Amino acid sequence: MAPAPSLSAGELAAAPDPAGAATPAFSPLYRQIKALMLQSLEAGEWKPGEAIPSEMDLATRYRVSQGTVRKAVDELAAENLVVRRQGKGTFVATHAEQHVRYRFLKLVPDSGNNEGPAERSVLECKRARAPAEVARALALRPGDAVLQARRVLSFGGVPTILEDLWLPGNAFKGLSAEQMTGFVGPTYVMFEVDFGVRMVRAEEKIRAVAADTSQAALLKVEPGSPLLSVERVAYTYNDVPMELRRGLYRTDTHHYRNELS
Amino acid sequence: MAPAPSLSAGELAAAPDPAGAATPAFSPLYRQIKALMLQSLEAGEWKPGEAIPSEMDLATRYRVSQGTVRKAVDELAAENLVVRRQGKGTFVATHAEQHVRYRFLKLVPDSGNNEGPAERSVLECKRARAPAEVARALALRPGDAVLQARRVLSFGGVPTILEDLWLPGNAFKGLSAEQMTGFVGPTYVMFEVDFGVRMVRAEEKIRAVAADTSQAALLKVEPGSPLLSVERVAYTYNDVPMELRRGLYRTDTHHYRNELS
DNA sequence: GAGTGGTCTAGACCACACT
DNA sequence: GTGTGGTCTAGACCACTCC
Repeated sequence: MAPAPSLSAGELAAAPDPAGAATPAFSPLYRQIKALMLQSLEAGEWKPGEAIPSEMDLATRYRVSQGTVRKAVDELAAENLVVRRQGKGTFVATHAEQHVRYRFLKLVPDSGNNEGPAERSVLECKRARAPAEVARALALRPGDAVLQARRVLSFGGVPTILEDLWLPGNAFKGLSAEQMTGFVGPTYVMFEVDFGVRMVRAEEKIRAVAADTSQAALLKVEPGSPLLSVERVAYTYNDVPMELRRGLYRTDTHHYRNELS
Repeated sequence: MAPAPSLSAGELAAAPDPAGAATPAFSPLYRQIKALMLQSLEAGEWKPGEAIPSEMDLATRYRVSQGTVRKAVDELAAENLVVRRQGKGTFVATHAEQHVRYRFLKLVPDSGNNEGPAERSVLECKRARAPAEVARALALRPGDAVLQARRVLSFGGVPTILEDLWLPGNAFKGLSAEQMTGFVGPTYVMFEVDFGVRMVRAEEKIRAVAADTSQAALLKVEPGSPLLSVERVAYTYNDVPMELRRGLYRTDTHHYRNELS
């Protein structure tokens, strides 16, 4: 499958030409290696938190030089799929690491300092049929089974985030309100531990909206108060959408922090 | 200045130890090269849009191998400071490129498609003294000279963004309302062309706020309507803040789009 | 064809963590 | 000490752009 060690770049297997692709799309060796490694990640051969084989081992396995493996791993690391630790090895990234917990939550207190984990209050967690809009976001068909949950996150006793979650019913069979309440740690860690679903990236659409009466009651603000609406679609490997989450954030003591470059 | 070609990594010049640095901070050769290149960028030896010397030339200049230069350039490219173009060379990044114009503007129409440039209406552009808050953001002293501007951006005739800008008076001497109105292209291109100031990154703090009466009038919405408040500090090379911009975005037909990874 | 960035290899040595 | 990732080199060849 992998080319023999002494092959020159020009003799690489031609990349399979997807139907309708505009250009032949030459694919260098290290990208093919990367794709193979992605398969191993996706298939669960290497699990979150575990070490993957050393660069030398991978070089032997794929019959390429260590430098080529290195480039493949570099890209995986740049995409936060693996984490390198000098002297120790390369590990499958997980949301459980202390340093990057709540990686997808960009809401920070105005005081700037990080704060402890939020207090959670799960209001609802039930099976349902996907409305059209939810189905579209999750690449399901309207009416397919989904899990729907609603919860409030508070910081220092102040309700700050009201969230609605939709999850594909297939992958999250059996998720319960008790599980959401009782699990110690971020939701995305629970997804990894209990369901083997690892979120690797997300897209958010942000708007300013006015709180309706029920939202206002839950967040203890005046009806009509401005809230930040954050609609997030989170993806697992291979750009498969696995969660739709709509958050309403109070931004009187917190703000959404973003870095542009 | 640069080490002789055959030096091994262990003989690198020790990184100058900044006062109070916690750790010795070993600095690999390619980072030293990168720092030298940053100096050339900052000093204007290589100007936005221009090609920098080829990798071979840089390798000769710094007395290192091409591979080491490559790693330095890789990092500069990852930070969007330069752009590589195979077969042509490596170029100093600029906000003028077609592809990345409005790189810092994350507001997109709900329809998803990109739209043409906004119509600008400059309401004000005057010299002023920096209020405490502005001074802090721009690393000035309260009372220092700043330029303050206010403008409205409209898309398809609909006023969508109300922006207040504060710029350090020193670097932007002579900026006029006519200049802001007449310049064809994004503001950040004008900053490069007319003032030699290139913004390389920015930080934003986002909140939901209610429009006051004057803001509502300018954006043609009801007073009290929810608006997205986007407070941006833009930095030039070496993390020097050069612009404070507070935008109010209508999000009834547009949304702020963010990618997390 | 000449010049530029991009890929790949092979080997040496360094920094770091564990034991 | 051993094993891991990290750096550096030198040389070969490929892909792309322009003349």
